[in-house]
Amino acid sequence: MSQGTQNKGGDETKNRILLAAQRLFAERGFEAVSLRMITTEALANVAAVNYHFGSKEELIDEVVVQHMMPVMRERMRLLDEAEQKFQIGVVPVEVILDAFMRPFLTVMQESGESRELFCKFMGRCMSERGDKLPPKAIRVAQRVVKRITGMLSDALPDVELEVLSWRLHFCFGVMSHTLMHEDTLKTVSKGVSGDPDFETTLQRMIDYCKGGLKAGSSALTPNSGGQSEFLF
Amino acid sequence: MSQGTQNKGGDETKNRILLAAQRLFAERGFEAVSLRMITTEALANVAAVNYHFGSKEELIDEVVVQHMMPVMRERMRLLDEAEQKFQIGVVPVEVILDAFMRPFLTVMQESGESRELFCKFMGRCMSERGDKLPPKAIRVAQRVVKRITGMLSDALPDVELEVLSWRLHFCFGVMSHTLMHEDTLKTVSKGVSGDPDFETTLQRMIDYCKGGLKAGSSALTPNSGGQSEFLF
DNA sequence: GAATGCATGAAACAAATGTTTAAATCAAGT
DNA sequence: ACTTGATTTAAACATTTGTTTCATGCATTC
Repeated sequence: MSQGTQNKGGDETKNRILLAAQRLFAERGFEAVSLRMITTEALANVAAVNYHFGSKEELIDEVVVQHMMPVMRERMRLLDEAEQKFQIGVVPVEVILDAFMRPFLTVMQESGESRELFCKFMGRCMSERGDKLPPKAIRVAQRVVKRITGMLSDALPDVELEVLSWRLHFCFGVMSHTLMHEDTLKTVSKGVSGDPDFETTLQRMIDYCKGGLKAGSSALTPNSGGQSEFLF
Repeated sequence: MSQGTQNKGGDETKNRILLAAQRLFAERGFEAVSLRMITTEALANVAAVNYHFGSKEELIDEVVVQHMMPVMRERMRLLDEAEQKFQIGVVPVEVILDAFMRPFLTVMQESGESRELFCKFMGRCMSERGDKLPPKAIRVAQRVVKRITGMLSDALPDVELEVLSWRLHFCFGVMSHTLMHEDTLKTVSKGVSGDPDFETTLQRMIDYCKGGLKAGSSALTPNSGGQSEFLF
């Protein structure tokens, strides 16, 4: 009774719409894609979107959640793993950052989707949807951010909490920008190895962010710390 | 004859449209703002946009160029200043970064526009318009990026050129994300000083990016270097 | 095999988009 | 005073937007 009892065959159309939507959102952005583009690409009727999802906005929410939740879960899993491994002493910064960033790679590989599309989509989730995420996703994201902030704070006791919050935010910026423009960025590399895989990109981001997080601050009026509103 | 001979009074309407457009673009993004919103806010007729600018796209270009060029010029000026000051020896990383980022602050103050609006607008220029800038702006931006890459390369001879290009790109990400979300970020600071001014934010970005640029890289397959396509 | 109920389809909806037209307005030049 | 030519205006343009309606299809259940 849950669903699919009286179904022509699973959620065939629904899934085709979700897939086409993700493809198009990645390429052109959420606002720029019309329902007609989506349904044409999905070989479905325009009304199908409102039937299955209620509205365009709800469709967007569902696509976003569908791709964001696995990333969040994987982050939590890796953070668990890290804390277990480093029960004695603190978890190193690069391990935390890895747990924060690698899930994009992992989930991408599992989903079997094209790397460029997946990256662009995730980048857009962060840059175009960062504020208006569905409540469910917001709560999960907040838990992750809170946890990462705490662990970073342990790993970097010398960095004030407020400064740390800002720096974590800068890490978001690095990730968001890199995901969005990974395709353009790859043209930077015309060397022997040709196309640096995402593992390389990942490592470069981690190196950079680690350096940024640990950086000495050129003394300025300090404030008491707070919790960032940003969630990715 | 150039323009304004037979003008009701300068480019009054044109300027009102430019101003309203910038305000709205900053708040809601380029795609989401309609010509009607702009002309309503500017107390002008819808046709005035196409009359003065040709099309919406050309209006966007003009607003972007109008705000971007002063930033580029100021960057060049500060880089000149830095090179003069450090004729003996290399220009330190933080000075280069300062020349790269401070112009946003400077131009903002000169323009007298609200900080939040100016930041958001600049952020959107980078995140939503990074690729489709008008050719004129592209050329100028390329010169700036090339120059900064060169100077950073001198200041950081240990960092491979390709890695450096990626890291400079990460700096773009930090800037873009911070500008876009400066208002949300400020809520992080609930300390005594209340609202950290942009000078503080600037210093935090510089510290972070400096740390990132200088970071040691955890050995990975190296490639030969290239030139980033990104311009801001 | 008729009835039930979910899923699809074609068509129409009002509203909003960027752009164009052609008449009106206005300041300056002769 | 009349012409000139740039500017502004209201109205209409054709498209496109998200959404809704209602008839149809089809599988399952009684």
